[in-house]
Amino acid sequence: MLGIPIKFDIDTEIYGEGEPVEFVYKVVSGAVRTVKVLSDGRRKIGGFYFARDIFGLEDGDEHSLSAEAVTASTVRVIKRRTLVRLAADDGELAEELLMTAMHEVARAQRHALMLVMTAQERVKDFLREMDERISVGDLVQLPMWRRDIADYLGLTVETVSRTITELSAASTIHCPCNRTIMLRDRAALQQGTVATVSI
Amino acid sequence: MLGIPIKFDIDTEIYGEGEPVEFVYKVVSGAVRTVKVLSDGRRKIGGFYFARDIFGLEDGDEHSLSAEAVTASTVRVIKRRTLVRLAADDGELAEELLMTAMHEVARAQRHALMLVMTAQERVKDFLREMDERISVGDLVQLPMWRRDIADYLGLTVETVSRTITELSAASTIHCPCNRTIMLRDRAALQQGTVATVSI
DNA sequence: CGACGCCTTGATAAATGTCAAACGTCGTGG
DNA sequence: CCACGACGTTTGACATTTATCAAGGCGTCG
Repeated sequence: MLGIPIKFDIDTEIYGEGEPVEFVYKVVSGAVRTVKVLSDGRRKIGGFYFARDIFGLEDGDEHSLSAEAVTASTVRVIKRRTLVRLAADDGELAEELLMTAMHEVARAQRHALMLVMTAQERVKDFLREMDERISVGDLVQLPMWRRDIADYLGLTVETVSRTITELSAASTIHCPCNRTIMLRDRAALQQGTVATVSI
Repeated sequence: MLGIPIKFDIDTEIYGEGEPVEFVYKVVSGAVRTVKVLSDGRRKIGGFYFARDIFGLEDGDEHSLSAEAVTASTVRVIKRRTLVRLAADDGELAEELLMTAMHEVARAQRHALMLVMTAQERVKDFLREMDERISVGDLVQLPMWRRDIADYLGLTVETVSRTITELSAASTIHCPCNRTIMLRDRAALQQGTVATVSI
């Protein structure tokens, strides 16, 4: 999937909540978050998107969340109408788009599931997700700060911090510095969590 | 979209978590819930589906949640592979499928957003959702019991019950009997909630 | 009509949020 | 190059919300 590459500085808006849905986006490099800010100031992160991830694929006329660059990022942009028109004549592309959308459903549902668990389970699930998506060996280089993690997990930064401290104390992880996490015990990360999907 | 209509009795399983994804489903009549049961017995409802809603549209090889009939229900069933093959040659169908999937993303994200709010906000949001989807005038005939509502909202039945009692006391709603809710003050249902999407 | 299961209500406990302050780190300017 | 300052993080004490445990009332369905 092609499109024009555009660079975004750290913490800049890619599109805003309420803006018309014109484009579909694909991360080339960097990291992107989708954000919703409630009227009373509470902030909720819908998801993180890393290299090769597609975001902004929405059905309504308006974006229901805004998107921001977590770090300096490059993003490919293509008009949604163009993409849909291309897909009308290209069954393979249409299927790929459908798969992308269905994948996003799965992510959102996993996210929703996670939000009803305990603080420690949420943090563990977050670390597992980051392990699956951006780890290099046992090392996870987080692009985002505690506030983003907290708003993604529906917790406060204090609770996230305390939980990470607990996990460090239990030698499940090791944190040489704030945004670097070394996974020491992947088995412990799985503890007390969802029944695995596999039978 | 066609397919074979099948009847399911109340509380029977339509498909199970971990089973291969073979079919896509459309509710003809009744109500369906998707469910995930955690290893420790906690139960989480991913969503409710009513007449004309499509469910079971997943990307993996296995269902990540199971689906059950909330009440006696009739459901149309079509093979996913058949549907995808048809869509490859029919741009309009492909777009419709994509829209369905994107709609589901929006629902799951709204659900996730709701789960970080207070108990009263969650119950209010649930009532608004039911108002949008199955109300007749000011009357909402809930097909599900408190336990389903609680597991959908990530609360206990006790908390749901207490909150409904509060809302009744405040004359926001009126409950002549357990599963019948009359909306008395829609404005109050909107209070203290998400910034509306519209600008 | 009766019994089971659901719903409601109450008392108590546990988890997380809030408020406040100290610590560390990183970037900047002298 | 070093010192300062701002900001993010961690830690602590306390408040608040919701879960848990328990019991009674009531509706619903056989």
